[in-house]
Amino acid sequence: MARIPALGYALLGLIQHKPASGYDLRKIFSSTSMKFYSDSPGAIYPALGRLAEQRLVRATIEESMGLRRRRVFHLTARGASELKKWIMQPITPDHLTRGCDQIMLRFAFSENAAGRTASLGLLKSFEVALKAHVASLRNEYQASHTFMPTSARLAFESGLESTKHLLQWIEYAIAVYEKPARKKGRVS
Amino acid sequence: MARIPALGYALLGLIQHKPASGYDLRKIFSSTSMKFYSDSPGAIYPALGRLAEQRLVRATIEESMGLRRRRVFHLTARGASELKKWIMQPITPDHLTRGCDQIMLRFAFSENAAGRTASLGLLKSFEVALKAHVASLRNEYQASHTFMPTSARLAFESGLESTKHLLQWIEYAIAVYEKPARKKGRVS
DNA sequence: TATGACATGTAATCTGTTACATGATTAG
DNA sequence: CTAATCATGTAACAGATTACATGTCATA
Repeated sequence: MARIPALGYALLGLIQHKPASGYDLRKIFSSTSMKFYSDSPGAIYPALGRLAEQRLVRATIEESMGLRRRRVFHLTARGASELKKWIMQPITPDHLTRGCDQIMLRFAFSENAAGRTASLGLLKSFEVALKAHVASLRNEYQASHTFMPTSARLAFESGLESTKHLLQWIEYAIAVYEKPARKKGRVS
Repeated sequence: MARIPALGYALLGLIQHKPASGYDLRKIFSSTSMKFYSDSPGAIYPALGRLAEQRLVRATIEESMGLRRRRVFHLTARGASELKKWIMQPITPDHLTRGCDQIMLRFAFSENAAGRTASLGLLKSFEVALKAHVASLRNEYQASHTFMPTSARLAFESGLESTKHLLQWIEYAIAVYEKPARKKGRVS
């Protein structure tokens, strides 16, 4: 039903975290580590418009102080449900091919948008998919590493290593979620 | 002078490695770990056309066997020079914000397209830029980690860790390039 | 004779980039 | 008075996605 590009989900996730204006969202993209999304008004305002057309967000106008009007967007029930659907999709090999940034974003939003159980489920699904991916990378490496120039081989090794490290991080993150809630810094 | 999108450089690098047809290039994108580039004909053929218009590649038609004609592209001198220019650009903080994939691709191509010295220079430039980036990530983490939901915090930690691991890989890669050439498997 | 691999392309559509335009308020 | 920050938008353009169209050859 709803087709939403990557930027749309990033916006939905941020708006779910806290209602925000286009300007607020631009600031987030330009000033935090979410810089891989464009902070240009030509990307954000049309994207918000599309989300509003699809009834995934709704704007409330703030005329409050003398400043120019702000349109503050908040999620609708439909928006929350689409966001949750996106986050909870099981991870297929296909999701891995274009990098893990989207998956990490889904995970980052998961706890607020879908709850701890969903976060844990996402991690487990991620782990399964990544293990298969590492195996296929290893195969490809075995098959081709002797024919590659040094720089290409090193670059490949970097990809393989970083995937293995990511797998370690997943195990750690799963452990965090599987331990019953416990206050930070507490001595057991 | 020449404005070339990311896909264009990927094509240039692959063609430099070995002259190839659009079909060959599609197969590389669909069957190797370079899957983050689209293998769709609607992306590749127009992109090759643009490169040809800019005189960065030239096609030679192969009618050889009874099969449908193949247009095999090879780099022109201009193409080789643009590729080299792209690879040797010093890495700015700006290059880091949208992920390291482009930089890794530049590095992978660097040895063939620009020589070992360029590969080493690229690594050093990458190292400087990444160190600054790690520092700014750490600052952001310090400033915000206590206010984040667990999943967001874990995702942030993953990004920070992976950047630190990348830095370790760079040190290793620099060591490989700084050691005088030596045959693989040789005992010192 | 039908399917699948080889091989190249186009058209409609969507999205993002770049650059411009507007307008209010605050700080120097 | 000027620049910076807050705040929203549009228009032209380039590029990617998706789906379709075409055609050859080998093999089952």
